[in-house]
Amino acid sequence: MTAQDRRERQKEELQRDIVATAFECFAETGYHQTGIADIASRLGIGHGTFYRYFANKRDILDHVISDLVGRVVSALADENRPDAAWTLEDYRRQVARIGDSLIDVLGADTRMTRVLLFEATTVDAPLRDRMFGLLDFAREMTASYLRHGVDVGYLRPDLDVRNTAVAINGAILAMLLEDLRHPDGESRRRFSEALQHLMYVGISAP
Amino acid sequence: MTAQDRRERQKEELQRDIVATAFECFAETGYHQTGIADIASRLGIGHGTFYRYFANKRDILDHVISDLVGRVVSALADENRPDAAWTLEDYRRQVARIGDSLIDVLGADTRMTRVLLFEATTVDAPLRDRMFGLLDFAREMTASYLRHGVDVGYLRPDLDVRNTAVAINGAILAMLLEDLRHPDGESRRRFSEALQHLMYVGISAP
Amino acid sequence: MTAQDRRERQKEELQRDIVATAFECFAETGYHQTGIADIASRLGIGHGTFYRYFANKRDILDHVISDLVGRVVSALADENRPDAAWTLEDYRRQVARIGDSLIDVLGADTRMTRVLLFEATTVDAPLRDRMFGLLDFAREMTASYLRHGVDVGYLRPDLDVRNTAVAINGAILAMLLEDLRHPDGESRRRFSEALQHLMYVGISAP
Amino acid sequence: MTAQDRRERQKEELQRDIVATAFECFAETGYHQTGIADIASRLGIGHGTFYRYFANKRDILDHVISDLVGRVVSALADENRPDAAWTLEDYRRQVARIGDSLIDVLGADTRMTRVLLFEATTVDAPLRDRMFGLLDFAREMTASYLRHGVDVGYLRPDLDVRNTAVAINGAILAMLLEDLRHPDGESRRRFSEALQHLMYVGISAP
DNA sequence: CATGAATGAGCCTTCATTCAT
DNA sequence: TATGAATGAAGGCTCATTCAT
Repeated sequence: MTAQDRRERQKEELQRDIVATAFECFAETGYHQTGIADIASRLGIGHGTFYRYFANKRDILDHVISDLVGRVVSALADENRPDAAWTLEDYRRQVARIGDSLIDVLGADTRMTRVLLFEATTVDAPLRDRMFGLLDFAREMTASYLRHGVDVGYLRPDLDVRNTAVAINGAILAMLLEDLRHPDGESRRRFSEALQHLMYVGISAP
Repeated sequence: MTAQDRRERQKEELQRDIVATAFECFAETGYHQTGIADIASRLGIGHGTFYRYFANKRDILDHVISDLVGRVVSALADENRPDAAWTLEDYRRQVARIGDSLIDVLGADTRMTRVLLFEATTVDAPLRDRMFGLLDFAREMTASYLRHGVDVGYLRPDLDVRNTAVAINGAILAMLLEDLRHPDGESRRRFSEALQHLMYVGISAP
Repeated sequence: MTAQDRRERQKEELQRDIVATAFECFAETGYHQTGIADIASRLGIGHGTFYRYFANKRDILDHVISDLVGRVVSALADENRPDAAWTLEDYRRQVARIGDSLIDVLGADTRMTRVLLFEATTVDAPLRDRMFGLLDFAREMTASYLRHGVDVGYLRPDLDVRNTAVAINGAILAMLLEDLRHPDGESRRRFSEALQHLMYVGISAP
Repeated sequence: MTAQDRRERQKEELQRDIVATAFECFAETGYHQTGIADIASRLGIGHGTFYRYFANKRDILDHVISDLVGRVVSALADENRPDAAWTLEDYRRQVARIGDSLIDVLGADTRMTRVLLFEATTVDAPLRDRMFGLLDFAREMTASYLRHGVDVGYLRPDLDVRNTAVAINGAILAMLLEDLRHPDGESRRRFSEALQHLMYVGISAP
């Protein structure tokens, strides 16, 4: 039994390693430019072994994506209390926390953004739809936060919740794209402040 | 002469047709999944003919991208007066006009967004850089508008011009992404309003 | 009629030009590596025009070869009196004259050797056979000279006419191959002397 | 270990088989007319397999040539004692032995001559130079034998060593060319004698 | 179970040849 | 008659996938 367990664990470990290595390859070289042999040789295993763990090249991509999505979701889950804020001040802190979490996860490894945003959208319709579903999900999350704020009263009653959510998420997305090219923690912090100013103060002169 | 001219014109026309068809294929099927034969047969020409007009598969992508970029740029160029606004009211109208132009161009054909944003970023480092350069350019454009507003005085003197530009462009980008999935003119109009509210009023309750 | 004639003459002239240019291309680039378009563009004609003068790529090669063979044969024809020599002295002069003629023709333009020897032997069996037929012919020519010498009495009565002819021709061939790489008139003259020594004196010390 | 070894041996064997089959194809059909698929299918392997053993079509040619050159060189190496002859009689026997070796190797399989002389000279400048280098090498070998004979005194002191070497090698070359068309052991023996007569006696009547 | 040798579908690209102008 | 645009057969090469060891 213990031997069985150990074997089981090793199998899972290798599976995770393959996912991790595939992620690296996809991020650095691109999904289409990466061969199964590239992944296997980087990991030091025979490329036949790959097929004992994943059905085909497309399959590993699904796993990589799921892994990335899981990481992002679990990072956000810690702060995930859509109705926790009862004052604007609470809300600001909450938004800041969420933003920081995102930055911690995606900003720490720009390759995640690249794979999620670019590679995963270029392979086929199902995966593209899945990625777009994530965008929808993010929009709904943000929108639910906003809606709560409107309901409670610390946000404008006439707020177009949906489209404002799109705008806010888009801003964050743009920051991650910036980060892709010029990764810089300080820059991310300043962006966060600028976005908050935009949200709470607007850009007009007083 | 006239015969010569006609010949010349037909050549240019075919070249344009190939670019257009390649664009369609890349948008619908993806660059990597599209074969030269696909483009040629959709256009009803022999695939050898393709190579009379473009050096290789990569070459046509460059032309497609240049074409798209040209269309976007020329659409924006009409409104391109970075220092035309002297009051917040002027600026709002200007921003709205620019937004409408973008929507007219990119929103009219969501395939453009797809190719520019996804396909073009997945092929090559050079092309990816070129696309990111466009993002930089857009950011600088937006930033220069904002900077002008700050200088003139109708925008907040402490505005973080760069990061606010990133945020605004990101919001627009997100709208285009939304549009990719749920193309809807009315929706675009509402988003435009929501973004303007965000920019000039913020989200806080009064 | 005169107009007709002139046209006829122009046609022949262009045909000759094409043969000449094809020869250049084949010699410099090789038959297989040369495209019809290469020949045409070097000559400044449309490559469609080519097919008005020659049936196909293979056809032009035949003409090029025939042209080269003709040049060699006509160069030799001047000296071509297989029974003119009645003394060893006569024979030596005759052989020297023939050798000089060969050198004048083939040595003057090493590209001829290249095309005749290498390109023409690599295309197909018929042409290869034709080239080998030339070798046979050369051997028979040389042999007939030798046989005449034996009959007349100034050459060894036990001379193996055929094989000696092979050997002598081979020596000349080797010289042409040398010349291919290190073209040098002086070198050719010295080789000619060395061969004559070999033929009439042998290599042994007295 | 044994399994590993067997695997290794099979790989090497297949590699040799591919070289051998490629040689056959090149000799029979010509390098340019031979496709990778031809080699593979004649050998009964998939054409993808070919690329597991050789980088590209050009690569296999190099291996074929190297193999042929190796066979010739090793055949000559056995008799390769450039200073072993101290009398004309020794020298004659030595030359005869070397000639026999050459005939054994090249005469046994006329395809070798064809590939070395014709195919290999038509592909590339580098390969052509390599082949010509072999001719130079052969000339130097022959010349060194002759020079030794001159030094020792059994060959004419005024012998033009270099050009005589060229002539002798050319004679041998011509014999191989003859053999290409009319392979015949008896004929080769007679040629050998005729060449020796030419070398030691000359052609003149006494 | 791990391996990597074998496979062939598939794709890009070239170029000889045709034919409408 | 000269032209060059169009064509598609042909061939080199890659790589995801299979399977015997």
